[in-house]
Amino acid sequence: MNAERQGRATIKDVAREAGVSPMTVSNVINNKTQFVGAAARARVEAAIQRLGYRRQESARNLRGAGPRSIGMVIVDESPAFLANFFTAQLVAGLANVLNRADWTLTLSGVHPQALANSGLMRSYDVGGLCAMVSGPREARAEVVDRLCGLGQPLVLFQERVPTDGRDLCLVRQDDEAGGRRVGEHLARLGVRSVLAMLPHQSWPAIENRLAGLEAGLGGPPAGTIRVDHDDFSAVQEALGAWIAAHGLPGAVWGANDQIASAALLHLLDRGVAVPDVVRVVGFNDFPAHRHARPRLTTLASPAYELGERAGETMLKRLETGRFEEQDICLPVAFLPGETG
Amino acid sequence: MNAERQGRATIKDVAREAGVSPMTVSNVINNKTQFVGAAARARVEAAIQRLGYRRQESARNLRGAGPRSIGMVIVDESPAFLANFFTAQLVAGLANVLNRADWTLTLSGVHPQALANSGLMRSYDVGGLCAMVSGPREARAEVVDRLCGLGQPLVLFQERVPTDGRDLCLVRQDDEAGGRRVGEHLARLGVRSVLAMLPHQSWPAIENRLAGLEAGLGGPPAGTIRVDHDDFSAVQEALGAWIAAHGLPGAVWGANDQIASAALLHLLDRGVAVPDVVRVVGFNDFPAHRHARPRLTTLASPAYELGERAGETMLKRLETGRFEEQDICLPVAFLPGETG
DNA sequence: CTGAAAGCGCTTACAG
DNA sequence: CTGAAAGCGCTTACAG
Repeated sequence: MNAERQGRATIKDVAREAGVSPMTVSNVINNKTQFVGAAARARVEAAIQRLGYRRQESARNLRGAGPRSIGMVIVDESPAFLANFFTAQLVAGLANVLNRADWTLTLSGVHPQALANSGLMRSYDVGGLCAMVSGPREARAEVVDRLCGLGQPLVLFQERVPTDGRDLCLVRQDDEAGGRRVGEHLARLGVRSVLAMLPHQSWPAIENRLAGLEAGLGGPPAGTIRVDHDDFSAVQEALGAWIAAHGLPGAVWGANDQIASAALLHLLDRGVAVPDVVRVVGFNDFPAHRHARPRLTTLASPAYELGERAGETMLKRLETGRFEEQDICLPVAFLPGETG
Repeated sequence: MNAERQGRATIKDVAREAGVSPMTVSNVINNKTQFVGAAARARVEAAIQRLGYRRQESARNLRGAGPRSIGMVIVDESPAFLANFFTAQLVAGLANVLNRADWTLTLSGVHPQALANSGLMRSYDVGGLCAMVSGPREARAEVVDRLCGLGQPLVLFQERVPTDGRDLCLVRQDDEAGGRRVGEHLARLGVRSVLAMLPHQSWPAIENRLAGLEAGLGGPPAGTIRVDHDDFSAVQEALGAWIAAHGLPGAVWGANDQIASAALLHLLDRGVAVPDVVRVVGFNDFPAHRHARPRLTTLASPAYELGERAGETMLKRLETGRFEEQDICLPVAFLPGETG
């Protein structure tokens, strides 16, 4: 028994202090006003103040309706699992919705290979789980199966997997429509050859953006290269190599703004006129890139809203016993800039 | 009783399945190998697998040593409380250290005015609390007092408050030394007039950076202006106005890289030679800014490490009953770029 | 409107 | 090495 718990007031202490039974205290803190007289209520509230009482959630959860916390697990190779602005916004939106409803968010980042032995697999401390999984398709599928196997309500961000008969909801942005928007935009401007630059890591969102681009262009892009999007100069070298082999494209599309920014600066460094000679378009607006000049033409991601929607749908699922919708898809907005 | 709990296997189910007593199951999952024979252990582990058993943390916490979760509360005006890269890195570092030790992170962002009525104040579900508080000095002091009043171990990020006799530990980076480094650097280069651009929101870290700058310069800067660091063009207008009134400074120092980047682009837009005519230096390296050209001269923040240190010191505190150190201060590194 | 009893799923403390 | 009993702090279900 450590010092903290020693000193902590319980419902019994409050009851004694207020001269009522523990049940009355419970009724007060649960706002069951119909069961408590005004006088008793006032005395209980005063006693709570005096003793600095805070309800112990563990005890409440044990007898009550289970843990009032939602887990958010980010499965990522990198320990800096919030370095991505998209993820950070999404987590904030989720946390805020939960907190507003008096729920809690349990956040963890886990390496794909560490998931099997993580605490999440061995212990049960949340009422539902949200997950954002990166990595190649097969690894992701394994992670998803493992999470489904937990037998808890699951919200998957930016994924497209079968939901039939599973206690599962997908929450994602419409990456395909966004890609199509880019393709149509470039096609309308008469751009003939488009170079698509994608991150090496295969992500469903990226594949969807590319599929949309092809649909919008009315055919595959002139070139598709994969780059390490975290390595600024690697992106530039890859672009340089492609241009050396194929000449300047009519447009470069970066599957995210990190790539597009790197490509843009590379073109400017070579003295290429943007957008007159080569257009540059990105994806997933990032405030830091918004400040660069010239302003990147890109698409705005509803990342924060994705988190909010996930929280709302999860809380409703916990209330009603099933997900009403199983595929929630939010639009992305075209953000015209000076580069495309 | 909802569907989830209905189906959930308990220690009793596992015991029955394995043909042992619940205590033996408890001993197995707690790795008390000295109390369990190899055969019993194997049968228990098999039963756990078969039933998909996961320990219920609420029950463990209730009888055991209390909740194995640490709260991280970010007190911020903005709902997008992880939009700041510094904060996001810090949270990731904290979460990883805790998870590695089989602890959990409970994350919340709360508006300063909403703290008093937040769930955190009414219920007890973490063993200790970490907090990052923004806002003006008086508001912050009130928040800190409130958090201290909870009677739980507290780690405060980027704060400098008295720790005497309080169950409190400060974890921060050496902003003053960083500021001094900038000042000395500019003084050594013979820069006469320095314009310091600070965010409107008063933050102890910012004040410390400014104090350090003055120490390094050997006197106050030629000018000090406050700007809304989230508003890119407001930063530029403020700089333009200052220059209109006072002429070009020898250097602009931005108290963070957001400000410095905006200032840099403003100067380049006016055709001012950087660093030949005006030098520009930032603070708190941000990967997105690292990609801009010319590369900003700035200081690298150990944000991720701050989170790690906080986690380590908190876990030790929970073990030993007191904080060994109460002021942990990590160095910032000078990152020479092309602008200063 | 108020309260005494039972129980949630574990762990602690102790007996064999 | 294994197990039966008691208890953590609440809430549920019921009696008055």
